[in-house]
Amino acid sequence: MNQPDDMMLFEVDDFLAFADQVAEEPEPPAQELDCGGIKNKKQVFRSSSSSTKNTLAKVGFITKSEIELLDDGYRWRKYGKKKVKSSPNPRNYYRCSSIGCNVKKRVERHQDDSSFVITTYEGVHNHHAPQPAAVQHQARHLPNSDG
DNA sequence: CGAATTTGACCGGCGC
DNA sequence: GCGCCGGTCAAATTCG
Repeated sequence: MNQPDDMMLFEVDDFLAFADQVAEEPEPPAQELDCGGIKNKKQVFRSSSSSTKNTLAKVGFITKSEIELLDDGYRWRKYGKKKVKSSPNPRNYYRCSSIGCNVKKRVERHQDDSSFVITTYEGVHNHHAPQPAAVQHQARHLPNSDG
């Protein structure tokens, strides 16, 4: 345990609160977010901050899902895939498709429990969610109101 | 046709 | 200076 001061620790519990916000869908991830077992592992992530010159906010989250592309309300475009040593699984790189928004998202599979997905957000959206997950879900069901 | 996706190649920072 | 690892772009392909 020797994390530098310029590093913040985010507990999975924090994610629960975060998920609660995006849990606008009829099927809240809370059901799949069986963090109960994760917490036992004391899974925590670090976020680079403090550094005034670095305004980039990095936040790591762990999610229990079979899919990596979790619709958190933003449009993401995959721009790269790389296999890292840290994990035998490949890592995916996503970027906010929005204009003027250079937020990046990293997605990686767990090495031991492939049932879990590690999502790391880098930066902060300078615009509101263009397409709320909840709306998208409905838009798929509801026909064109235009007629 | 076009945007998003797919996948390889290229480049930069660190260690030796 | 080179090799390794990680991060990003870019061409071809795919899907709507």
